[in-house]
Amino acid sequence: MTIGCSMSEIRVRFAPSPTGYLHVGGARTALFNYLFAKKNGGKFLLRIEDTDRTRYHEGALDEIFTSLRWMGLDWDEGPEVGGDCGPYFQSERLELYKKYADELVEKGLAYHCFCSSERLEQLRATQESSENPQATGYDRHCRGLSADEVKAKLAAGEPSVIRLKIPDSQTITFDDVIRGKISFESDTLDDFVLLKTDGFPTYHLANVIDDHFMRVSHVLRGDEWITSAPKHVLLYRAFGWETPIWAHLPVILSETGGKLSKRKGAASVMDYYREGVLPHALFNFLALLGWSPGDDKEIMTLEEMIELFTLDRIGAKPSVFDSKKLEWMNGHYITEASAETLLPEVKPALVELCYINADYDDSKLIPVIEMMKGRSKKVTEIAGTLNYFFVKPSEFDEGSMKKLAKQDNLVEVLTDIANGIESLTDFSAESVDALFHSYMETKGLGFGKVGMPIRVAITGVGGGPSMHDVIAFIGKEESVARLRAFIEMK
RNA sequence: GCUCCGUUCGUCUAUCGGUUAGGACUCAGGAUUUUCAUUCCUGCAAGAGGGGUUCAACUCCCCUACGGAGUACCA
Repeated sequence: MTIGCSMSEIRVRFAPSPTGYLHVGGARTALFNYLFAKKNGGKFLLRIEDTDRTRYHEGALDEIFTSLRWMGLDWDEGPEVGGDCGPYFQSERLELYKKYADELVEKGLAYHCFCSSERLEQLRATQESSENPQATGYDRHCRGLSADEVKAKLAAGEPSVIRLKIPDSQTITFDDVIRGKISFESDTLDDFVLLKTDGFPTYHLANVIDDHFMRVSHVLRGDEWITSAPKHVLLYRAFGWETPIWAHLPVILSETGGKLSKRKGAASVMDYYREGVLPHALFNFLALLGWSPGDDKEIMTLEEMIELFTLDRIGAKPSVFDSKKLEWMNGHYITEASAETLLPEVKPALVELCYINADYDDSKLIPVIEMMKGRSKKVTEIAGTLNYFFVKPSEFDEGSMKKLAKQDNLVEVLTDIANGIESLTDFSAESVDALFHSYMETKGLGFGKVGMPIRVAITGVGGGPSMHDVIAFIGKEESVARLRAFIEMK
């Protein structure tokens, strides 16, 4: 019985504009929308706001789609998946915007403006620089044009925009789920543009029309939109449409203060991917920026977050992006992840570093990742630190070498162990471990005097998984060879 | 300049008038790991300031200060 979208459904949208990469602020907005939709059995739509042809960036769309999908923020309706309320690119809905802009003109609620951009610039300059600076804004120059004048100019082909007539002396009040009632005086608003000279709509017009026809029930967007909200209220009134429920999300600030931006560290979602951050770690971390489940719970599965998510638990204050905490959380999820899920990220990096060939046996790689994942904060770190499993160390940790220099029986210990390993008939992690223990006992030496030199000689570093496991993986011959080479070097 | 929003440990936050203001990250110390990391324990650390309302205010109201956003034919 219903064609298109049903009325009562919870429907939210994420509406990025294809001007560049998806940054974490946008990702957080998308994430809150996603969580809200899933929690309420609603729909999460993706709409592309490509109404500014001058800022369009080739490749931005792909980056946005990839980023969202990488984080698991799959949309129910939108580009590439379709839906009943399309098209989901605003550039493909131009006729709709024009139709409704014209309608407002006919109703006398909007008007054509023929002012040149030069005049507008000059106007703003005088408003800003005069002795007593006043609020800036359009001076309604063309609002008083008669119907005949407008007709003549239009017929003459003069370029024009359509502006909304802002009513005088009205208090515009709307509800924000997060902040409560917010009011603006209409006199502080100017007659803003609805339709540009090139026939494209401005954000204000397009977003109101689309949210209406896409039956968006809740608008969860960044709080930089608060000051535009009264304009949208006026538009909904002009059209006679019901407004959606608004929730303006607090911004994310950088650690150095100010809005998070590209200049202040890696702000794009894909940068975090490249750095070795797990998608769920970013997801979980971002969810906690501005929202809290209400108790002390921080590490959550997607299902838990969906279950616990409610709008009234979103705070109003801007939060600072704490990369240390993200790192901690990422480390937590890496430790928890299975070696199998980490493999696709780690293996290509190892090939890239020339430690292994692309056809290297995965089943041999799994145990190595297993040994290393617990001590890595980033996925990329795993590949970077397990070089010694595959290649002879080319350099030795300075601090560890200094300690070894103080040990006078160093060569003796290493020689004994090399000989010991070589003579093992049942070479395995267990037998190597047993060898270490019996050697320490007979010589009356602690692990620091035995294990440490071996570790440095074989791996080049002062820390890592149990040495007997490392040696078992590397193999008898290679281990002995590395020990002997190290002795030679001394 | 004007408009709007915000303000609990350094950071993310809990508290919806009555608490020794709790947790997490960071940092410091300790235990475990005969290494490192992990893990565990302990510690450091907060209601911007000033007025009200109330028996009682971090919590409600006002002012100030500070921070942020907007002020485009950008979103």
